[in-house]
Amino acid sequence: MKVSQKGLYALQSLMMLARHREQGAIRIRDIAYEENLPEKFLELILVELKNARMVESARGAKGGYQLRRAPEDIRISEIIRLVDGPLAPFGDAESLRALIDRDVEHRALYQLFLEVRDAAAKILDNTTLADLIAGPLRRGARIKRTRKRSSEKASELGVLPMGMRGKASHE
Amino acid sequence: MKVSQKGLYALQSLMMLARHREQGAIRIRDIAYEENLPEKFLELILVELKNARMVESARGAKGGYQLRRAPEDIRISEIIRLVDGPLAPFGDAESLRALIDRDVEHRALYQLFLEVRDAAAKILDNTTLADLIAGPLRRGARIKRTRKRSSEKASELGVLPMGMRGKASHE
DNA sequence: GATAATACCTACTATAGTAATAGAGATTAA
DNA sequence: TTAATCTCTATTACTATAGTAGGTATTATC
Repeated sequence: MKVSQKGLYALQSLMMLARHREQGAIRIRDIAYEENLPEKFLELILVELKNARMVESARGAKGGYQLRRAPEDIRISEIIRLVDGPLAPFGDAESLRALIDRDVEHRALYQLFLEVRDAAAKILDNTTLADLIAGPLRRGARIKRTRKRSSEKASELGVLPMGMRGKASHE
Repeated sequence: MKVSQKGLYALQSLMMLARHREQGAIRIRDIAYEENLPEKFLELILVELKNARMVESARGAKGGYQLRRAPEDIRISEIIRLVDGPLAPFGDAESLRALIDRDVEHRALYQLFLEVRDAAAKILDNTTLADLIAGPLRRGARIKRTRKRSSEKASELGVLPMGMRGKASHE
């Protein structure tokens, strides 16, 4: 796995959106300014994140971007896979498993690659956007909290899709 | 970290040289044939490995390549760093540590990257060429053996630089 | 309904990295 | 001397990376 500059920008933008979650839609320009990112490049990244249904956008005046899910439910592994591809250092988990089965000569090598992938996946699957924007915590504590709370928290916060803002409240 | 095709070829070549260690210098053509690698591309890779003092070459007829160190002493991390750069998913360990100190806003993110790097380094530092060419072992066993024997084994085998083959024996 | 603010879309550029291939030159064992 | 090697320099084709530019569509607000 290699995280590109673009991947870094995606992660930083999403962290920013997570921090400003209560403020509704945030303009591209504000994200770019606060995170110090090239605005036009960021545009392309946000479209990609939108197509992957990780954020949603509002067009026109007062438009902008916001997260579609609670930060507790967005794993860092998901973001990296989306922007920069598989976590494995070579190929992806599936093809590595196939090679381990078929290529007897190099089995040990591919197994090693898979070990590295699994180690990365373990860390990145168990860390969410919420973990990254929280204050500093001991590593053990962070991972434990994610595992415990990641699924259950979203339902507690009354998170609604953007189209329902305002409308749902008076129906 | 990303292992390129070139990195894979390097690893496969070195595993092959490790397997044929007792046979002295091996021709590029034979490595390419046995490992099914593009010969001219392999040439360039071997020069790189030679410049890094990981293998040594003999020119002219009966020439070829061989390892300069015992397979027990060649860590996979070293090979990957050589050919494909740092193990970290973004930047390198040093610059990540610097960012963790300086960039307060993104500290948690860089710390995460460093965790991933450390996990990969732990695996790849503790696996050697010897481990990869040995028969299948349980993972725990492999790592334990490497840790125990990596340094002490080289001195037991009478490993001599290539220039000394034959000569030293009758001096 | 006009206007300004915003996201959206298409195209383009520049640079570097990847994965080779080609061929002539230098060195050495036999 | 010669054949077998490694060595060196160039070149090619393709893809990825990291942006920039500018017009188009949509929407809140007045």
